[in-house]
This record gives sequence, structure tokens and C-alpha cells, in this order.
Amino acid sequence: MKNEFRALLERFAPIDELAWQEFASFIQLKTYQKDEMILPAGKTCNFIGFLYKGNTRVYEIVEGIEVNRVFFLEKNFVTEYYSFISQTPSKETIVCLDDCQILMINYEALQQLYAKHKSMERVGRCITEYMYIRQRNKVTNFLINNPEERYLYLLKENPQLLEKVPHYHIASFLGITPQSLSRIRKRLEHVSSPK
Amino acid sequence: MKNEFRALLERFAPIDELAWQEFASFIQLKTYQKDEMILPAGKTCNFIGFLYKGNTRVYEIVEGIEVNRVFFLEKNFVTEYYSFISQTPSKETIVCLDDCQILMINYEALQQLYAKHKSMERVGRCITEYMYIRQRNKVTNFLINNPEERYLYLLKENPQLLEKVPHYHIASFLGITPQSLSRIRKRLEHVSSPK
DNA sequence: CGTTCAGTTGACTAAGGTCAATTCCCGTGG
DNA sequence: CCACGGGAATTGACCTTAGTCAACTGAACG
Repeated sequence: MKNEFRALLERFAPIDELAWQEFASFIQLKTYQKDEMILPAGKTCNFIGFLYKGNTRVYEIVEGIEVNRVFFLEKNFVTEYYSFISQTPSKETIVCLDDCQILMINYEALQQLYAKHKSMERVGRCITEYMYIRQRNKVTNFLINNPEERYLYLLKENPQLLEKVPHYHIASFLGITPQSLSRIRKRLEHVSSPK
Repeated sequence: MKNEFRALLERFAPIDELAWQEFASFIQLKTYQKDEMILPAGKTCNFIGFLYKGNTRVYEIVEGIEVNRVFFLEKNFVTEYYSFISQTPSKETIVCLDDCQILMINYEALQQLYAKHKSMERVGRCITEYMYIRQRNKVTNFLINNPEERYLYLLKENPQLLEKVPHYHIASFLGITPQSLSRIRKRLEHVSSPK
């Protein structure tokens, strides 16, 4: 279980054995039920989690509209990264899409590890960069692609998402209405299998 | 001149005198002419600059289309931050919109300073966070606002931009065509001053 | 068997994309 | 000083597509 967490971290940079042992000793397993909030808006995110089981949705209320920011799926991280690194209250809420088991490491523990182990700090920095580039890619996607192309991109990058997440959440994530998504899907259906 | 650079940095976190002295000793002044490239795509960005004079544009060629990423204006930073922090080749190109004078500090110097001065490292981390949140805000802007609203947002946040940058660059930055921008401007004109 | 909610569909409107033509502005050279 | 050239900006005509509001379908659940 913990080894899967390690494997994910090491996709960024290697961690030496000693650092990992210490890291592992800080890990806590938490379980949540479907629709439960892992992090409510207004609270500071003090963890980085590994989604051993289940899927989550991160949303923000902007001008009264609920906007889906990101979906963290099984076997990936789950955190509100900005709140975590800056240790300021989150504007976003993380909720479970289904029952979840999450391995968590908290902020204080991680800071200790950063100070103590060069290899951990390197992983941390790489993750920050990764988070940054993800945002950038998303901006690019909005800049050069229309809704249909964004949907196709999502389909290509994250086909599992469509099965795991209700479509109206996907629509919000793509910045369109559920109706539009439905029509886009219909259009594409005709193209791929023109009957 | 250098003090203005310092003031900008200290908007993120205070820098102690000793750290600043050392930082200042590394600063180099470089000058560029209008349309000159400060950083061509493919080269690794090894500097963070302070735009003492002039304005710059950062663009990327995506699927054959030139997409404007950001404009760095006088008295602000100029860098390709992802390339800088990860020390990997930049996908983006930085060009001068007019003649520029830039105070630059290079990567190696900065790393030295980070290792030596806690206050410098703190500033560095805060800047990374700032860059991250900027991208996030831009995503939000695309998610909840249509082109007209994005233009209005830009107008509110960065009114100088409209005077300093040709409109077709603004359009690309907003993710729309120059024609659309022109029509949006016309529409708004009628609203604000109905003759 | 009815309630609820996600998803779809229809009708209509508005807004952006595309292509082409035109105007405006500015610098250059005759 | 004026005419010309070129790029930016605007405008027009047309098309496509997303938004909106409302109705309907269908599946899940009690």
C-alpha cells in the first residue's frame, strides 16, 4: 500500500531508503465515505494524500457558480496544493466521489523531512513544478482549443474520467454547460460511427 | 535602479541586508532592442530579470499557432519561470515589445544565495507560489468568463496593456481572434457611451 | 409506483470563427 | 509635401456552435 505511494513519488525523483523509512513512519491511513468532504473551503490543507482507493473532486465556488477544478483519481495524489504550500486557507473544497482510502502525510512532517533529506526536498520541488505545469497546460488548452477539442483532449488524456464522474461535473470542468457536452458527444458519435 | 528590484522582491518577503548585498553584487544590466529575443524557444532560461525599462511578450508556438502567454511590463519580473526552475529548455520565446533595460540575476547565483540565506529562499518559494496562483487564476478566468468578460477583466487588471501592446497580441492572449476583440470593443463602447 | 436527478432534446438567441474587403495609421521615399 | 506601401484594425456577410429555458426521457431508489 505504502509502496504504491512511494512509486508515485519516485516518478518525480528517487528517494533514498532512509528518507523513505522516515516518510513511511509519518503516513496515516484515513477513510472517507462517498460525498464526504476531505477538505472544506476555508480550512488550510495540511496534507498531501495518496488515493489508494476511490476518486475525488475539487471544486470552488466562484461568483456563486460551482467550478470543478480538478479530479484526483485512484492511485494519484490528492491535495489542495496552493493551500498546502502556502499554508493559507483553501478556496477550494475536496469531496469524495466514492468511498476513499487515503494515505496522508501532513505538512509539519513533510517540512521536517525536507530539512533532513535532500532527496525528499528534491521530490517536493519537482512536484511543485509539476503542479505548475499542469495549470499551464490547462491554460494552453483553453487558449487554443474550443469546447469540443477540449473534450476530445480530455477523452484522450483521461478516458477513465468519463466513466467515474457524472457528465455535469465534466462539463463544469471543461467550462461548458451539461447541454453543450451532451451535444458535443452526440456530434462526435455521428462522426465516429456514421451508421 | 537595483533598489526598485529589491522593492519588488520584498513585496513577497523581506530580505536581510546581508543577503541583499550579495544578491546585488550578482546583478547584471543588459539592454535589448525592440523585437530582439531575450530568450528563444529551445534555450534554457537561466535568469530572472527585472524590467527596469521596456515591455516584453512571451509566446509559444502550439500546433503552428503563436499563442501569447503573458506580457511582462516595465518594473516587473521577466523570466520563463518553468524553464528557470526546472532548468529545462523553454517552449516559450520572450521578445521585446520595445527597447529594454533588464537587471538580471542568473540561476547559479540564485541557487548559491538560496543555500546561504534563508530569507532569499523564502522569497524564491513565495515567487513560485505566486507564479502558480497566476496560472490558476487564468484558468478560473477561462472557466467562468466568456471572451467579453475576459477582456473586461484584463481592462480592469491591466489597463496599461491596451496602450502598450498591439490588439492582435491581446486577442491571442485572450484566446480569441482580432476580429472578435474588435467587435467586443465596439459593443462595449456603445454601452458605456450610448451617444 | 412515484419521486428524484442525470442526461438528452428542441427551439431560440447570441456570440465567436472565418473569409474577404475596406479603412486607418504611420513611415518611407519620390 | 504628398503619394504610396504595409501592417493593424475594423467592418460586413455568413456559418457554426454554445448558452438559455423548457420539456421530456430514463434509470435508480425508496
